[in-house]
Amino acid sequence: MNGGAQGSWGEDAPSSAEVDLEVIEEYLQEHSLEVQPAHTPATLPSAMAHSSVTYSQPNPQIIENSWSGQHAYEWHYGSPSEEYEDQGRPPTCPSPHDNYWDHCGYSCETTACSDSDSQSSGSQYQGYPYPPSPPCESRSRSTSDSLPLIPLSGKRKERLFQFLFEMLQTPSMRSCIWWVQSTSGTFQFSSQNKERLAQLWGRRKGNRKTMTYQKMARALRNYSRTGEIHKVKRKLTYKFTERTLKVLQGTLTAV
DNA sequence: ATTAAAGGGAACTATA
DNA sequence: TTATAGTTCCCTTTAA
Repeated sequence: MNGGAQGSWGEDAPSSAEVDLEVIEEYLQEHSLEVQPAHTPATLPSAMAHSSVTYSQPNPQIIENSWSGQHAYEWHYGSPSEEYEDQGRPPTCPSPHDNYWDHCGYSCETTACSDSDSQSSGSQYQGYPYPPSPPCESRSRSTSDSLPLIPLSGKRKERLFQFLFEMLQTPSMRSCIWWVQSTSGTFQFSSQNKERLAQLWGRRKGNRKTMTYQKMARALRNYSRTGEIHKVKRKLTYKFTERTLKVLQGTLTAV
């Protein structure tokens, strides 16, 4: 139905067939244990290592703080004037190699790198006629209080944007979510697998009912008020605000 | 006209 | 008890 519909910009990249939620969940659970306390680079190993993961850090502002810090939010504004030079790697086929979940059986290769939906083969990401980058008009609302972070006295529940960021660092999840332009924090959901990602989120949160993209998107919409993530005028595309991105990246580099 | 996606109000829940 | 951070429902709007 939708499929090629969006040929305009390769909306659905990897058509992961069956992303086994169970397995993914297991993985996430195991790792969340490590990831929580300190996002050590070791946690997202090959993910970053393999160049396949276009994880480019504009300027790894080592923020001395992980999510478990106290006030991880001493954001400073400093927009790396974004230029959408992109690399928004068309989430084409995630080479089954950079899939560091291989060991646990999960792999989205069902998606067979043949994924035809990469139709325009990435080119669409280059022209990426990015909308007049909504001047992330950071509302007057003191940016610092918009992200009340982790007074942490043990274990703070993971936030949705953290989860999404983590998924974005996970090669195996590229069939569900991918960077359109990591440097600017712009990412996109797969119209075919967005529900899977949502379910994963719901499970991780331990919700009673099944999480759906619609519900998850509702939470995402709240972020535009609080300033963590903004909607981009592109289907299923969102963008972390600069400060959120910095903190998020800080959790990876710091340590 | 149909449909997927977006948007948002409002009540509700879980947790700190 | 209160605030936060969603979650769940449901309805409207927009765009393709």
